[in-house]
Amino acid sequence: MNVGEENLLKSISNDTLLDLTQRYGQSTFGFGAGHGAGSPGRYPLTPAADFLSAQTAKSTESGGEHTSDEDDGYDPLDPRKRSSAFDDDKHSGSLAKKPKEQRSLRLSINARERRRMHDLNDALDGLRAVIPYAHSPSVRKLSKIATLLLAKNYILMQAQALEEMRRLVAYLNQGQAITSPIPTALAPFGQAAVYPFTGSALATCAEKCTSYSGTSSSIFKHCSDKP
DNA sequence: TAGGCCATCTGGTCCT
DNA sequence: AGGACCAGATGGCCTA
Repeated sequence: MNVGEENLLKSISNDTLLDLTQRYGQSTFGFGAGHGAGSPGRYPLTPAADFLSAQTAKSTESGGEHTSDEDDGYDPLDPRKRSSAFDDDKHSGSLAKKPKEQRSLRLSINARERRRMHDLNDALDGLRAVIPYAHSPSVRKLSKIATLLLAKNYILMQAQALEEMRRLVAYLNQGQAITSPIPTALAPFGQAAVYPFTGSALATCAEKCTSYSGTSSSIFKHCSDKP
């Protein structure tokens, strides 16, 4: 594990995530529907006809080389994708020297790989949509690594809550004292603790993020809504 | 401007 | 043989 990952893991420890989940509550679930297309970053909806024509010209001038991007739903409007997928200068040097057959094989492999990565990103978007974090236009999308680590900790936290629930049920059924103090056992199930932001979809990112001032989490550096 | 994050290309490996 | 998966390299965009 590298240093960065270690820091990230530290920054979103189980306790932090437990806290985070309690504070954000379930009302943030499903709120992620708006992110993705509308989120700042990867998939701008702005038409870029000028750019397209420019790129078409460019790809023609770089030896008429063209990736099979259109074939697989590749989105040339994405600044990042277009910049390298259309700009074959980076790699076409070696590719151009290869036989035509070999070149087309390479291009189809590239297209497949691109599609695979897009699928992976779609899955990550799906994951972002169901883990509790601030989904709002002012909040930058979680990075890939943050999404995975947050999801992992969220799963652990859910398992912990389930275990406490089981203990609570056993306690209620048997009328026996449970091992952990009741307030602790009950805390995860108290409405106030779980939903501190009534209608948390309306809570500002800053409101949520400042609730975690105890952590030096890089996870929350996405908040551009700081007070 | 440096660093973080990302998309893409590429060659290698493994699997069907 | 062809496809899936992976990791390294490269370069663009964005933010502190």
